Amino acid sequence: MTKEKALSRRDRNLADIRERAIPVAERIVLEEGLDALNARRLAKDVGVSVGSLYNAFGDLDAVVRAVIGNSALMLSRTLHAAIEQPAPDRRTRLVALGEAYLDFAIAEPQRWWLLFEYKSNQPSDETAQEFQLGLLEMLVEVGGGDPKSDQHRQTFLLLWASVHGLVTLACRPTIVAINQKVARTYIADLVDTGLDSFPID
Amino acid sequence: MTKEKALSRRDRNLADIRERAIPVAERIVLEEGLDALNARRLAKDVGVSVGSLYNAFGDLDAVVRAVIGNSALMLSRTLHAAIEQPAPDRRTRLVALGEAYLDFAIAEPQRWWLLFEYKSNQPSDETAQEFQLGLLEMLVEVGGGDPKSDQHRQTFLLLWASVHGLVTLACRPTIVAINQKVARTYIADLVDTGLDSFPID
DNA sequence: TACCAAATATGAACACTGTTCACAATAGGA
DNA sequence: TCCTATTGTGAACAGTGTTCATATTTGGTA
Repeated sequence: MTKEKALSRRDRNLADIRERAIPVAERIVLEEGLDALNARRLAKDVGVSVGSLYNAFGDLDAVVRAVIGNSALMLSRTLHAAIEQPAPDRRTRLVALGEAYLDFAIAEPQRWWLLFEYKSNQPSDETAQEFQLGLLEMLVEVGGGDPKSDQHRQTFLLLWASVHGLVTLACRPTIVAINQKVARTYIADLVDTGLDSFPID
Repeated sequence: MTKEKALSRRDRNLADIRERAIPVAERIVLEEGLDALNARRLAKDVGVSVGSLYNAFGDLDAVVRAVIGNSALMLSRTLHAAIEQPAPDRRTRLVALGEAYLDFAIAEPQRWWLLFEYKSNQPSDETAQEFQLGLLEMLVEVGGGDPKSDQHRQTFLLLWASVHGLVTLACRPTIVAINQKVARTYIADLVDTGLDSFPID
């Protein structure tokens, strides 16, 4: 009993620090960029010592992963909302999904960058992997494919990759200014391409 | 005269160090990853002091940019070779270009990563920007578009983005193992999509 | 309430970065 | 042969992430 209580107390306190630290870290990352986030700065802003931070998170990468987790949840909800509307056909739903993808990237460029560009210290980050798998599942489901069929998953993976490439480029104003409306149109074209190469239909 | 000679000597020596350091840095990056490259290690391997390295390059980022420059040249040559063959039609040429893009990424994943994933300290890296603009020019030319037309550039930019997204995903074995043959087929589909939405033709 | 063992908080210290700069070595012309 | 300017050197600086001996606090127990 003693051990259990002690453990529960430990968990509660560690959870408290996590709950307080994650929003602070999120604010720093979104407002000042990932480079502005470091252990001492975060500890000071949260009001704890660096040691406590490490007790709660293990390492700084875990803090970033937590922030990324929030962003993943936001994108996931946005996409689910986009396909919850009365859906005429799967093509329309897929296009809506792709456009929501683009809209999120444009509205939340920092979160987008974190989600897809940040390299975690953990080579196989379970959160990111689950999230990306979730996107694929959603895509296969909306597209009317069989989630168990490797061929279907393969096809939608390629569709997703092409849309993702488009969105990624649209978010980088470095090379050539990309026309947002043209990009939206092209998403529909990519969906058509994906559906055309979709073996079932 | 004195000043000129002094300058030429300086240039020659700095150039010498650069010539020796870049291959060493390249070897480290390709064999052990970018994280294995640091000033002291590189200086030791080259046989100079860290100070001399900084005299020659300014900062470590410049060393990485030099390595990236090599890789950009390699990819550029590969792509030019892919479209130098007798070309029946522009679709075939575009597909060949896309497939060469994919082949390079699969054959040289480290260089591919450096080219498109590395974030330089210089926000607007002229080398990378020129390189990416060069790719776009090549694409527009092969596709029979007008390099001066913003609309044509826009269309081929989107085509490039979708193919790039595909190739990028094909290089990451993290999520779902992607079938290389399917990816090649899909590249042809993406080219068709791009050509369909190509206003001229 | 007073005590104490276990859990937690702390920040100085360590190892490692990129980068600088006072100084030593070295050059090449007078 | 000197002498000045150019170049090479690595100790030192500022900044990382991370650890760990130590101090503090906690909550059950006597």
